[in-house]
Amino acid sequence: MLTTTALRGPPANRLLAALPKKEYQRLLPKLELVNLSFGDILFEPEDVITHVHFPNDSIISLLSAVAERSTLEVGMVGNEGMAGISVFMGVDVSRNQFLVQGSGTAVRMKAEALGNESNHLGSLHRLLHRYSHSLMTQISQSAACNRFHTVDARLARWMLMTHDRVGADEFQLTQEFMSNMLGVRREGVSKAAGELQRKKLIQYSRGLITVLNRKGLEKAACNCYRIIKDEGDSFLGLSTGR
Amino acid sequence: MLTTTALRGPPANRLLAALPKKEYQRLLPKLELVNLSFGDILFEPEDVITHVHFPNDSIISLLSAVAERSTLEVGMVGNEGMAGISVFMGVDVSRNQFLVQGSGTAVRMKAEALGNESNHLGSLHRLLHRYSHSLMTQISQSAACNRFHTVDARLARWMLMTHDRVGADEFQLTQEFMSNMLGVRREGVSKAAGELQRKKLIQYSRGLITVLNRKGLEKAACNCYRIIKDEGDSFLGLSTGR
DNA sequence: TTCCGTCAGTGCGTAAACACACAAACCTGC
DNA sequence: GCAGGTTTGTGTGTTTACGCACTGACGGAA
Repeated sequence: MLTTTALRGPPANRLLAALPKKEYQRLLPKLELVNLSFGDILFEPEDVITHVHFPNDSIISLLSAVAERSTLEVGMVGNEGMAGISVFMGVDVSRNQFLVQGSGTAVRMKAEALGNESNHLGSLHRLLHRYSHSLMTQISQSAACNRFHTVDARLARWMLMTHDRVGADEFQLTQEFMSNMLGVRREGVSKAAGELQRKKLIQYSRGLITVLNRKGLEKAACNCYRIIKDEGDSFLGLSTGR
Repeated sequence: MLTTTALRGPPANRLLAALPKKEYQRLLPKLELVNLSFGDILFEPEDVITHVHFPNDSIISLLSAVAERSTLEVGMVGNEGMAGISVFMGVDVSRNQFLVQGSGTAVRMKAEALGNESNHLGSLHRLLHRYSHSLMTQISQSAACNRFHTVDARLARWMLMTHDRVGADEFQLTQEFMSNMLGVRREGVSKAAGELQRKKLIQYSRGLITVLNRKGLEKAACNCYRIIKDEGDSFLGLSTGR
C-alpha cells in the first residue's frame, strides 16, 4: 500500500478526473492508493466487496464462471472506470471474480463510504439500482451460458424464463423466433425442441408451445436458469437472498 | 391504449408493487397502461427512448445485433422489472432492440418523468450512473461478440482493449491466461495468436506481448471493439457521443 | 376444396472449436 | 550446464453447430 500523499494532483483515473474539483476534494480523504499485482484476485463470487477500485494503470477483469474450468471475461475495467459498481447499486456481494489482469496502481475506497453516498435516495431510486444490478447479473450469466452450454440446455433455460413471465403453461412462439433469441439457426432449435418434446417436457405445434413437465424442463436446463431466477427474485425481496 | 382508471388497485408489475404505497401514489399520475402485441418493436438501436415500460403480463426482450441476421437476446424483462433502465442511468438513446416477446399489458412512463427523478443528484452519482450504463453496454456487446465471432477476431479485440488500458505497447500475458478470458482453450489461443504474429500485427514470446501494428490489429478485430470503445469514451465526455 | 404462406423436420457436406497427447523451446535456479 | 517447470506449437480424431436444400404438415383465405 502506498502513502495517501501520492494522491495529490489530478487523478490518473479518468472517472475520478471527470468529477468537479470540489467533488473530488470531498472524496479525497476516503481514497487510498494501492498496488495491484498481476494475478491478484480481489474478490471471488459470493465474497463481500469491501472496497471499490478506481484503476490508474492497472486493469481489473470481471469474470463469470459456469464451471471449474470454464471462465469468461464479461467486463474489463481500466482507468476509465471503477470495479465494484454493484456496491453503488446497493449490493455488496460479488457475483463475479475480480482478477487483476494488469499490474499497476489503483485508488480504492471503502464500500461503506460509497454506500453512504446513496443514503438519502428515495425508494424508487433504490429499487431501480437493485434492478440494474439484477439485470446486469442476468446479462453476465447468459453471456457465459451462451458461450459454454449446448443449444438444448439454453433452449430449456429460455423457455423456463418465458414460462415464469407469461404465467401460463401455453405460449405462442415459433422456432424461427426462438432462434433469433438464442442466436442459433432455426434448424438447431428444431432439433433441440424436438428432443424436449420427445422427453414429454413440452408439446408444441405451429408456434403454440405447452409446458408439460416443468420440473423436467428445469432438469434439462443448465443451472444458469436458477442463478438468474434467484437473482431476479431476491432483488424484490421475495427470497431470502444470499 | 387503455384508460388510466385501470391502474387503480395494486400494481401487477412487481417492481412497482415493491414501492411503498405513498411512492406509488406519487408516480400514478405519470403512469399509463398500454397494450403490447407480440412482435412489436418498441425501440431500435440508436432510437431515443421516449418511454420506460413496466410489463404486467407482457414480456420485452432486449436484443443485441452484430449483423443483419445475427441477433441475440441479452436480457428478458417481465413483471419483475422495467425496460429502459438506461434512461434511469441518464442515457436516453437505446443500444438494443426492444422487442415484445409476449403480448400483454404494461405500464409506461415518459422518459423525462423518470429522468426528473434524478435531477438533484450529485456529480459522482450521475457519473456512476453513466458508467453503469457503459459497463452494461460493454457486457452486452461482448456477449454477442463471444457468441458470433471467431476466436481470431475476439483475441484481436481483447488485445486492443488491453492495449488501451495499459498505455504501453508491451504487456505480460500468457496464452493460458487469455484462454480463460476469452473462454476458449489454450490451443485455440495459440492458433489465433500465431496467426496475428504471422501477419506482423503482434510479436510475443513466453508471455510478453508486443503490439507492432495497432491499425492492423483493429482491422483484424470485429467492430465490437469500436462499439465498446466509443461507448467507454463517450460516457466520460471525451468524444462527441452519438 | 384448393391454394398458398407459414411452420417444422431432415439429410448432407463443411467449419470451428473441442479433448487429448505430445514435443519443442525457453527460462530460472542450482 | 543441467534439471525442472513454464510456455508454446502441432497433430489426430470428435463434437457441435452451421449453411443449404428440400420435404412435409398445417391452417386460413379465396
